[in-house]
Amino acid sequence: MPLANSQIPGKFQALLSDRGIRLTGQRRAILSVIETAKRHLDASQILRRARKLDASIDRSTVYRTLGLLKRHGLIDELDLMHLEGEAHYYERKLNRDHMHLACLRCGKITEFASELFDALQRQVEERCNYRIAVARLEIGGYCAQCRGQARSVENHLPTPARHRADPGAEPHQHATKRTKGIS
Amino acid sequence: MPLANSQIPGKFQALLSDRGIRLTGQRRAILSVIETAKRHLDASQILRRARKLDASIDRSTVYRTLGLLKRHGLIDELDLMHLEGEAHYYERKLNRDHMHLACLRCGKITEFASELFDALQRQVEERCNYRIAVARLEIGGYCAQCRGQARSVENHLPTPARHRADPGAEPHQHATKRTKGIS
DNA sequence: AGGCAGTTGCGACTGATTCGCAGTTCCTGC
DNA sequence: GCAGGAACTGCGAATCAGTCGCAACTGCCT
Ligand SMILES: [Mn+2]
Ligand SMILES: [Mn+2]
Ligand SMILES: [Zn+2]
Ligand SMILES: [Zn+2]
Repeated sequence: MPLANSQIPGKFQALLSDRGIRLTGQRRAILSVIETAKRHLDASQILRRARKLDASIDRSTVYRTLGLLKRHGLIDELDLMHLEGEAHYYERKLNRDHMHLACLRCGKITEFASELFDALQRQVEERCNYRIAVARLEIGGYCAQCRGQARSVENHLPTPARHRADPGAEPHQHATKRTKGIS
Repeated sequence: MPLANSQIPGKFQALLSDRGIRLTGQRRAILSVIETAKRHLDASQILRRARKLDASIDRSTVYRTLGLLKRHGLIDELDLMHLEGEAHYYERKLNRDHMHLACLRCGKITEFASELFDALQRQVEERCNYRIAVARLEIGGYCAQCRGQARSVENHLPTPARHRADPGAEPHQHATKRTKGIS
């Protein structure tokens, strides 16, 4: 869920076949899930959504496809500070790099692009004589709202945000029992 | 393994007890391992080394202690691009933040501190109205050495594509042959 | 249309990290 | 010093995330 998601639907697929990569139904489904996601999804969420398009998709296919897209630099993999669990999150990579801020208290994710970030990357390429393929800047901290008041000055300790829900997932799922992991 | 590791040995421990955290033999061992590490270690490597100091240490204690140190902002957790496996790496956090470059081909890790990076963080705090607790900038790319020659300009793939399509890829590795798994 | 390299679903598997619990230990206050 | 209780630990079992080998299948080039 990049900052500004204005893409011709299906263009994502074209990027693959242009590279001589076989375009299967499963891949199309996964691509479309990633392309249209409004927030960062992890593998199990991608699987769940992709299955709505092609019920037979297996988790290995999701992982294999994510690996493929990663290797080709078409998606980025994120930790988002591992606020809950150790899963990784994915997002389509567009022209402009952006960083991710995760509020250690409320779990909100904020995206931010900056000229300075671009400049820093150029500096690294030059000063370290490196050719950058992927740059991940992830920040953990406290958003203005959470910093509001009512917090002893000392307590900087992250209170892991133990509340996240996939709005568009498992429509008939009892609130008490969240299904985690990948089936 | 921070850029310049010039620390009074044992000072790390003091930081903990000052915060009213109980100082146990196991924690002392783990702290000393982290404090004296010359490179980034993952949990299983920390365990193995800590056991040389206190043979009874268990892996849960390592994880619990890493969690503690993380929460108190005394160590940073890194992915190092997950070049091999999904383990996380740890390093003592010192005054100055630095970024990590991982060569996708040879696996070499390079550290780099930059004024621009500091400035970027200040910009984020101001523009996003955020209070940063931890900032992780990890870069994947190709070092000068690996970029030497014999690589078509287009090829961003971590592992060279053999034919037209994508025959899968495995992380490159030379010079480092670590034993994996914990306990 | 035919063929086969590249893909997929399965199921079993590994590696990384977590948890409950019963026994142990650090640290504070006497 | 010394007792008491909260904090910490080892253990074993569990969970979670991601991987792998293999036989069946299919996109895509000719
Ligand atoms: Mn994003
Ligand atoms: Mn990670
Ligand atoms: Zn917040
Ligand atoms: Zn290299």
